Order: sequence, then structure tokens, then C-alpha cells
Amino acid sequence: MTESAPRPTLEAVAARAGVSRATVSRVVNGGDGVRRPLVERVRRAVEELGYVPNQAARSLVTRRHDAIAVVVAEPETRVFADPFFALQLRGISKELTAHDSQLVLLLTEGRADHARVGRYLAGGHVDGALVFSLHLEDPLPELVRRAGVPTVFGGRPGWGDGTGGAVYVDSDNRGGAREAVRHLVGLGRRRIAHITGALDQTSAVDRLDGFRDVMAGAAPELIAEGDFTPAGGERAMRRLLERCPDLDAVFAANDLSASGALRVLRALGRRVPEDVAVIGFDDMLPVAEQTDPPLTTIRQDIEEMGRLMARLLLRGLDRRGGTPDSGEASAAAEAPSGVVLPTTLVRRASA
Amino acid sequence: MTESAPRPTLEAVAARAGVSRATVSRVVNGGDGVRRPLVERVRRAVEELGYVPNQAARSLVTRRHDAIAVVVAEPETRVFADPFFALQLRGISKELTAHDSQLVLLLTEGRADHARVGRYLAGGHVDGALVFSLHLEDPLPELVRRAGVPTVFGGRPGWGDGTGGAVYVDSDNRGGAREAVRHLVGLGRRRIAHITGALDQTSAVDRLDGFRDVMAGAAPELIAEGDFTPAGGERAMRRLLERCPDLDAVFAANDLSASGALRVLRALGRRVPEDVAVIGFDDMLPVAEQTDPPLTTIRQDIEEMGRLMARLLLRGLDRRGGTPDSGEASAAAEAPSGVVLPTTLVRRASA
DNA sequence: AGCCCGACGGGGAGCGCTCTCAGCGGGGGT
DNA sequence: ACCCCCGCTGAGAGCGCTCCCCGTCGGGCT
Repeated sequence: MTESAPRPTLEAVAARAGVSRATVSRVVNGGDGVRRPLVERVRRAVEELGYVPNQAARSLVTRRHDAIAVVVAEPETRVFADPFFALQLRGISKELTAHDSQLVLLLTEGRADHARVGRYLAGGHVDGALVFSLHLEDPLPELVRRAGVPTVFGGRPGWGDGTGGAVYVDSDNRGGAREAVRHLVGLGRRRIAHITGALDQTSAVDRLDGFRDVMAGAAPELIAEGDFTPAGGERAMRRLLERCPDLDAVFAANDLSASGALRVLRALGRRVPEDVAVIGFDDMLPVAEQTDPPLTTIRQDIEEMGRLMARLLLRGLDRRGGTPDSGEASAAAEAPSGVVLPTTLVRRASA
Repeated sequence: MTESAPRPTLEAVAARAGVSRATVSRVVNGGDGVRRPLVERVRRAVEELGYVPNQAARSLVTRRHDAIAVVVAEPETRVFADPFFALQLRGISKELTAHDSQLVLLLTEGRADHARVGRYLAGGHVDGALVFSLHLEDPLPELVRRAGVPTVFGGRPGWGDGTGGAVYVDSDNRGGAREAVRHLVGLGRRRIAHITGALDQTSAVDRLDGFRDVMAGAAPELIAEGDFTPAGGERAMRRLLERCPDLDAVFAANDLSASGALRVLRALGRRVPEDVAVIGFDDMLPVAEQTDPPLTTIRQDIEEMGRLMARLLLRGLDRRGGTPDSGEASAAAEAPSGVVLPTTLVRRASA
């Protein structure tokens, strides 16, 4: 009822426990260097008064916020159509929770939002940032660099090997793609096609590279550009079938495209996997398990990616806290600048 | 480079512009009551110094945070397997952004997390909360009540009509269910079965009620309990077919269950929709469009739900701010205590 | 031209917390 | 038994901002 009752302050707790503010503060922050009975007394006072520290006041002096920003660039709706995002978020959330940090979510769509995000990050509201879904020429990396906020990227930012010393966590897209294609080869397939993802994202490029690694001399007509969506997969599959009616396998850049390809194949009377073997990427459960036939695919541990990103960032922050003058991009400095998570082949019925 | 350079303070801007702190503060907060030329001068100083207000200091005195918490109870992985969550989040995010508020995401799994969330909310870190995915006997509503934080729920909390005066936004689950079943009736179906959702959630109960509204005298064996998952849908469909081999239509509580049901029907040689018409609920795109045949379903505007929740909360907060002593549950007071969004039938091939 | 009123700008107090620094007391060493 | 040292506690000074209140200046009215 009396929710407008003023929140108890440190002062109030101190008064009740008969100690000084400083002592209460010590107890609240771990209790080191305070004698047992006093700790107990303070704890009881805290309990009785329902005291909760005022984070704003604390941040004001510590300059820490125990909060990190998760920035999701979302030019396309695609990001939301798959559980990817949710899974990473969950991994991140778990890690942050364990570290008593909060998760501030920043979704951006379009240019205007970028400015807003830049302002927010530069405003020193958070201790660090986790940035996702980078596209070619994305202004986000530059933005966070300028904001001077320790950052870990989800997925390899930049192109080529010049990752600009950024810290990132990525799946082994290239290796996974190789494994997928090798699996098809192992099945005796020879005319293997590839439906790419949106080629403005490194993940798509890497998977294409992996495909090429194995199919060194693949005819260019065996590669059709997709966009990670089912519809794109359908279109690409049609094109592929027109150009190479004799193809006997398809490696799709993700499960969603694969599902589109599957539909086209069935509509055109090709049996899967007998006539055409199909393999996807992601192991996005609700999709991969529901297709007909269930999809053989390359799994990546998405939740673990999120967790790892958070862990990397927090570790960097802690280190920075320890030696303040290691200053600057300490998170980016000595940490491995890129961590690549392994992928595994999941065999179902489609290949 | 010199990111460790101390952020400029109000004081610094004031010095540079040759005015007092108070004046800079006024300019930064809208500039009312400051003469034009001065405003310009201050603006320039802000620009030159790259000044960004320290939110912690500001919150400390204003007691506002321009941040709201989004609490997602996630006992099951299910929540993450569907884009529901992401879509609501996006709606919320858009609305908050327009209001210059931040989104703090709190994911909970299990009891321990509840305590943490309670502490966080009570800690006065945010101006309000948006709470989702309530289950029967969920401690969350009580938690936020005690924390004294203005809250809007996603989905009707509580059971029966005693919503406890809480503000919530929900889809018209019951009405949508009625529409689904009526559609089947309109198709000439008579033996219509229902696969329920997880009955510890109001949405599932409401959809069941809607089914009963139309099929008043439906034999109990035409109702099988599911859990909103494809696997649950499969199990329920099997049971249904055993008990009532002559059924000619199924209304599944969501698209995911429907997809499971579809698989069973196909496996057992029933043609859809010729032998058995199937209708789902949600219009969860990646699922509903990918099934074979594509699923006829009831659409709810999930993003709009999210947006509306945020709008309702912010409006309540603003009002509260205007008349401080309207105090307490002002958000809950005069606002419509529940807003129910309409649903629409989406006809595809399955019914 | 003088007076009063209103509006604008400045000074200062604190929001609640942390952290440094000094002081005090008790235990161990000699 | 005395002294020293260390470990614990308390006092106080801000962190950067907002906002209240008062002084001041300019404009309008008589």
C-alpha cells in the first residue's frame, strides 16, 4: 500500500544497526574486514528495513554500472524469424546473471537508431557492449570504437582477416561448411550445389568459402545466391534445378533456406534424399526437425556463443578494473582476438 | 585513443560557455527559460566538449531512470523456440525508443531467479515493468506488486475474472478460438476435435473455452491435452485418432501443436484437408507457412501487443509523474485494466 | 522619467553512496 | 608487564546532477 514510503537508505540501516554508514556499506559489499557480530547485526537491519542499495548513487561514485548493452542490428525481420537471437540472449543472460550484471537491450533499425545507440553507449550507461548481426559496411563497429566502450562482437566483424583487433566470438562457419560438403561427398554425391546466405554477412561468405574448399573446381552454376530465408531458398533451388537438372545434392547456407529448397524439390518430384541429398546449417530445431524429411544439418551451439561472448566481455572488464591504467582497449588487448566455436554434423534423414 | 580522458561535466560546459551550471542544465533539458543567444552558446560548448549527461547523477536526484524492465518468465525452453517473444520485444523496443527509454531485459528460470528479479525491481532501477509468460501460481505478479513497481502484464494474469485489477494486454484467445471452430463448422465439419495448449496458461484455457463455446455438447474424448509443442501435438493427435477415428477436423491451440498433428495425420494416411481439416493458432510464420499443407490459422498481432503494453505503461508513468500524489497504482487505477486485441482468420490450405 | 513587477540567471544544498584516512583498541611478542 | 603493530570502525569529503530560492536586470505602465 504505502509504496510511496521512501526507500530506506544506508543511513537508516546504519542508525538501526548502531554502526556507521561505512560499516553498512562494507557489509553490503561483501562484508570483508568487518567483525562477525557486526555483520550479523547489519544484515538483520538490512533485512528488517528491506534495504536495497540505490544503484544510481553507487554508480555515481564507482563509475561502474553492472550493466552491459546488447546491441542487435536488425535491418531485416529475419533476425526475428529465427530463435537464434533468443538463444544467444539466453546464454548471455545466464552469464550476466551469474556476474550480477544487467542486460540492456538495444534494438536498432535504420540510421537514426545508430545515432541513438552511439549516444547511449558514449553516455557511459553501461560497462560494455555485445554487438550482433553485423552486415557489410555496418557503422556499428566504428560507433562503439568511438564510444570507447569495451565490446565483444557476435560473429566476425569486418571482412578478410583484418578484424581490426576486435574481440569476437564466431562459429566455425567455414569448417562446418566443409564438413557438410564432405558428408555429401562421402554419400557418393558428385554434383553438389550450394545455396548461399545473404552475402553481406561474414557467416554466409565463410560458408561459401567452406563449400569451395571442398568443391574446388565446382562449376559456378552450382552456386546460387540466397538470403537465409525459405523464400530465398526456394528461388535459389529453382534456379539451380534449371541450370543443373542433374544435381544430386544441395548444401544450403542455413536450415531456413534448406526448408525452402526441400519444398521445391518435392514439388518437382525429386525424392530426398534418394535423388537429391539436402543438408542445412544451424540445426535450428523447430525448423530442422519439422521438415519432411527431417533435415541433416550442421549444429552450432548458439547459447554457448552468447555465454562465451558475455564471459569474454566480463573478464575483460574485470581485468580493466584491476589495473585501471591498462586502460583503453584492455578487453581487446591480450584476449584472444577471435574465438571460434566448433560445429557438429547432425544426421537426420535428408542426407 | 584517450578514452580514459575524464568525461566533461556540467561544470566544464558551464565554464566554457561562461554561464552557471544551472543554465547548462536547463539548456540540456530542453532549454526553456533561457534566452536564445545563451542557448546557442551552451549548445556549442556541449558540442565542442562532447558532453553527455551522467545518467547516474541525474537519476540520483530525479528518481527517474528512463528505463523499464521486461521480465520474461521462462521455465520452459518453449518460449524461446518461437518468435513470439522476439516479436513482442521488438514492439516494446520501438515504443520505448520513441519515448527515450531503455529496455532492461530480465530472463528468469526457476525460483532463485525470482528472488533476484524481485530484488532488482524493488531496488528502484527502473520506472516500470512489463511481465510476460505467466503460468498458474506464478509468483511474479505478487513479486512486482510487493516491489511497488508499475507493471503491465502480457497475457491475462490470474484466473477466472479476478485479474486483481492488474493492467494487461492480451489477445482475444477465446474469440479467436470461436472463430477457428466456426470456420471448421462452416466447412461442414461435425466431428471437431481440440488439442489444448499447456493448461497452466490462461491463453490455453481461454482457447479451450472458445472451443467449448461453439461445440457446446462436444464429447470429452474430442479434447486432448497438449502443451503447445509439436511433440505434444503429435501425442494428442494420436490419442484423438484412437478415441475418435471418425473425427473430421482438429483445432490445435497453436501452430506448433498443429504441425505435430499434421505429421501424425500424414503418417496415418489421412489427407488434409480432405479427410481432416486442421486449424492452428498464432500464425507463427516460419511454422504456419512451412507446413504441408500450409496451415490455416488464427493470427494475433504480436508486435502490436508488445507496443501496446509499453505504451500503456509509459502513459501510466507519465500520468503518475504529472500528479505525484495520485501516487501508487495510478497506472493500474484509471487505465482500462485489460486490453484485448482482436484476432483474424488466415486461410491457407489446411482448412 | 520613475516605479513596480516579472522573468531570467546564479548560488547552494543535497540525492545516496563509496572510499580514504585517521583513530582506537586488542593481541602478541619480547 | 609494556609496547608496538595491525585490523577494525567512524568521520567526512565528494561523485555530477537538479532544483529551489533569491538577487538582479529589463520592460512596461503611469
